[in-house]
Amino acid sequence: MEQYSGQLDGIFQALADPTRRAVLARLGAGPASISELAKPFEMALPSFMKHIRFLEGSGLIRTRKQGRVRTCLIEKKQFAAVETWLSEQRALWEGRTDRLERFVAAAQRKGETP
Amino acid sequence: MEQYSGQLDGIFQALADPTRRAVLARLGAGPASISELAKPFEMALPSFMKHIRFLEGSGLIRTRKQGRVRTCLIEKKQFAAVETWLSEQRALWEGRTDRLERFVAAAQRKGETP
DNA sequence: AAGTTACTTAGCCATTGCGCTAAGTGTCGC
DNA sequence: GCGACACTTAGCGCAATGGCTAAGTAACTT
Repeated sequence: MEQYSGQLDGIFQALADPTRRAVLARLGAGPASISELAKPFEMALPSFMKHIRFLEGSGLIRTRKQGRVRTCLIEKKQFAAVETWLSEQRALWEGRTDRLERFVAAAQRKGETP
Repeated sequence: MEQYSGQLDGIFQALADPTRRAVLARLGAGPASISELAKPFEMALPSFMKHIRFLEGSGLIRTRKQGRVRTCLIEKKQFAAVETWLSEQRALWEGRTDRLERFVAAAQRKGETP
């Protein structure tokens, strides 16, 4: 629960970039190699790779290298963190004051998390 | 539809910070003034204000000043953009079977299958 | 063996993000 | 009116982001 907030930092930041969201959308249709993913973007490969590494770091995708090809695939489980956060938030304004106390307390404690 | 993506940039980036998520959580319980919101954080007020402005810029909150007090309230509608994106994403990988078939077929045609 | 392919590494640069302090503005309470 | 209060503006510093090029490595292909 403590790393939950820190994970959300990375996840939301990963989602904050249109290139990365587009990659996720593409990977929703199935795994793909780096160069295949990069093709639609007018970006130098090293720049594109940074996005891939960022996505991987956030846990939203996994990658595996076989031979000279690195294949990326989406990590659906990680999206659950977003949904959880959303429904917590929704629960708050729908009047669940019991959860509110726990949630706000946890959120304030987060200041100590790296 | 194009500003949808641009909006998501701002929304996700706003959500990428724990201070801002905590503010949203607090505002889920009802409107609050800047100083009331700032109280739990060990942050100088101008620093905190930047978070408020960021949240306001992303559309996740609205603020209104009466007298010397600025009151903030959550803009629930904006959260729908996140949900929409999430369900679009989910739709991609859940309606994936037909796309997957095409993907695999194409990969096999090119002899790229591992 | 040599060339092509598919990344990788290692920089550089401009911009943005997130914190700070110091000083300013406009209200309110006495 | 005068001070306290609630922001607000201005500017500084540092780290991270998002782009680039140039050059390197490892795995096929021929």
